[in-house]
Amino acid sequence: MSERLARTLFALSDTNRLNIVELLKTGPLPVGEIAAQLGLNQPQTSKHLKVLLEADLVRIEPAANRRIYHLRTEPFQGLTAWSQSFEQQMVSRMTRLEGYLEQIQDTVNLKE
Amino acid sequence: MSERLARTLFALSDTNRLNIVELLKTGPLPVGEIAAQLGLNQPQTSKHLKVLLEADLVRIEPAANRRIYHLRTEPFQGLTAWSQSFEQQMVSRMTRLEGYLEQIQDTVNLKE
DNA sequence: TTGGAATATTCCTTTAAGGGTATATATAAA
DNA sequence: TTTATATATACCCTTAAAGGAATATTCCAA
Repeated sequence: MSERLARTLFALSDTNRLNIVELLKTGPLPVGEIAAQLGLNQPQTSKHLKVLLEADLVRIEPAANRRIYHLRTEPFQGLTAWSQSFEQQMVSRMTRLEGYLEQIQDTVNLKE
Repeated sequence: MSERLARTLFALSDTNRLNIVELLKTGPLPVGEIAAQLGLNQPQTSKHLKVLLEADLVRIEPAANRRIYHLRTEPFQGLTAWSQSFEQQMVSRMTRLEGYLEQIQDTVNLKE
């Protein structure tokens, strides 16, 4: 059910991967560049990228010797939609509560 | 830097906690209710709620014997903003790329 | 003040994540 | 075909997360 979303969120829940994602936001980069700019060593960088890849957060564009990692937009759209659904849902609950309170208030006024 | 966000994302990256959050979206609930509705046993429910609490995703409203857990809205607003910043940033990169391609195209046309 | 219900915490065990180092793989260039 | 560069994978180690069961804590009611 929420399996897929959990995977996406997990992929983003590590500081290093979060930094990678922020870096890729500025544009696609090969592994070596990512490692260099973030001060990570290459194997961990590859491993983190694999996690991001399996969560569909990035895609690979092979270029000769290197593999250019691109950020994908879809997961973020999905994340935005999900996150927004909370704000909306909760606001609407709030609205209903307000309506209820007004009702109470009217009742009180009648009794006065 | 991204420490706080990572914590938020981590708290949400577990299926059970995700289910708890989805459940609380429909309204505040005490621990026992959450456990019952999701088929979790009480100790794990409390533990998961603690993780959510430490990530500021929920707040507690004590009521007699029980502790009612409420979803907080702020973290979701922050998450939405963060997630949206990716879509925007990436769209604008796309736009710049399109501009560049048009430029190239013009040059090609001139040469023909 | 004792008992009971709701919740939190502790202890234990198993599993998975993350880092480091070394090695395998692939691609381009000599 | 060898060599070099870029990247992925394997192996090892340490730590932390998650579940289960038992216990402690808190608060209300009798």
